[in-house]
Amino acid sequence: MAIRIYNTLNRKKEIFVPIKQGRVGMYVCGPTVYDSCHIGHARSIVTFDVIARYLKAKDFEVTYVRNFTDVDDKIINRANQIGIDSKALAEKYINEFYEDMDALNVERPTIEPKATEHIAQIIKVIEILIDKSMAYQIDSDIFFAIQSFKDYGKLSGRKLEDMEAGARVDVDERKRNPFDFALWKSAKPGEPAWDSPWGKGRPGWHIECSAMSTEYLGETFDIHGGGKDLIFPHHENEIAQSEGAFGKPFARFWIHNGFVNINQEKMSKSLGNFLMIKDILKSFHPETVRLFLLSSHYRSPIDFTDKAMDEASAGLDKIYALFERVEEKKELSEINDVETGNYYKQFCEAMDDDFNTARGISVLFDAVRNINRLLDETKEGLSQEAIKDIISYKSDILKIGGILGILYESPEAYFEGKKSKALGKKSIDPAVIEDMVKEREKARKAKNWAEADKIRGQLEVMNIIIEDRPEGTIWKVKA
RNA sequence: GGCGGCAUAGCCAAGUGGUAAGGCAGCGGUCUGCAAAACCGCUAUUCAUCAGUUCGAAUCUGAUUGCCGCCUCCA
Repeated sequence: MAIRIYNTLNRKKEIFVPIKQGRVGMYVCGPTVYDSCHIGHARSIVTFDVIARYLKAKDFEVTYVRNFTDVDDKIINRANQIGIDSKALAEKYINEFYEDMDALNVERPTIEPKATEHIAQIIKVIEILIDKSMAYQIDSDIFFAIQSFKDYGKLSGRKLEDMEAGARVDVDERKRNPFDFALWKSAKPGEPAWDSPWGKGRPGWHIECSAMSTEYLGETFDIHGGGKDLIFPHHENEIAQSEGAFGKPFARFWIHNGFVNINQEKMSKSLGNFLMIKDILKSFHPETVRLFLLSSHYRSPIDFTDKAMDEASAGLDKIYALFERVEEKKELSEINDVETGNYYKQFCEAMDDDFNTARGISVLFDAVRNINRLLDETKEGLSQEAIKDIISYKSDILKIGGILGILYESPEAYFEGKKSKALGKKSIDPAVIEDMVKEREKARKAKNWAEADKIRGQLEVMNIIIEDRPEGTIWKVKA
């Protein structure tokens, strides 16, 4: 089955054929490390994490490059504000980034280059552009001349004339065209700087991605990704630099993920509604975050709300509850190797269609319902056929989970983790609950239903839900 | 002003020419001491509106309305 990907470059879905058979080179714009990561970063990173996992599952040898922008105006400003070295600031946030990503079960890319460690490559690309008269020097700054690149605007669908009409006035007067952008910025006192043919300075924002993608993936590579907001100017400028310098097509497929809104509002500094990953993880299980992010197609905007998160959480509970149920059946414990089942196949069909995780997740729930049905239907003992089916379905669910990066815990660990998080927030002692459950059990044995229901009512007020199962009573915390 | 996107049940969300997935919520049922969980059934004759193309459209075209994004650092 061929994979079809929506290519921003041509604004349509195209059949994905890599340059080298069986291999994929993918470059994704990583964070500028001047602050904690927010849920928007999480969406982008989880999206491409799943894409990389899926491509690997389809037996592609994936070289996944995701950079760190570790030198930049924002980093310098922030470092100056709090009075520390900009390198130290970048390191602090790189570490924090890894903490967030590990929590979210994001796999490490193949290569994670930093801008500051590729100054030589950056300078080389700038020199080529100057040689080709596509870049020019003013004082000690180097600018890219967009008019020298005839395809400028092809990714974002803009025409130079149109843009000039709407351009802002606060442009650098020295530039030939208001949309020319800096390749190299001369150092001001106190700023991090590197030696260059044009004096001490540092790279502009866009050039690092051109230099580093070429370094690790070549002058032309398969996939370039990032958030929608990067289409213009960042990715447009990357194309101009790379195709200008090397005279070859740059990335062949451009993939852009949509935004995350918070209660229908765009995250913005002025609204102060940036939701940081580390804060969200205080309230929600990491898998809930992933399931929420993947419940919509990656290109659609999504709205982060408590309700949406609760629904994702309920869905996850449903799947883990099924695992728990399956584990309780001894005859299902010998998991032998099973063939790839129909659900996994359906999931792949969804993913082949522009990584449609929303549709893929519906397959997950279909499989869950079918196993539950089989378990419900055969109370007195499972037939060999049912056992075979259940094991196969469950194996499919786990395989799908492996691509979505969820369902990697044991049900016990999952529910225990949820319990302690929820109880911790409400500062309830689990021992108290255990005692109440035991009391209720006593009452039930004595057929003292009034007392049993009274205790259940008290627990419910505490957001504790009771389930009387054949094997005994268990309790859960309401989402 | 320029460019682009979206509008599907109470809510979330797939579906891009062949007669409306899935989840949450709701209702009825099975199970249960009663519940919960799970399962079964029901819940959009209809896909913002209006025209058009077609044997056939949520899916294509045009217009209208509404929402959103980008054009400036931004995932």
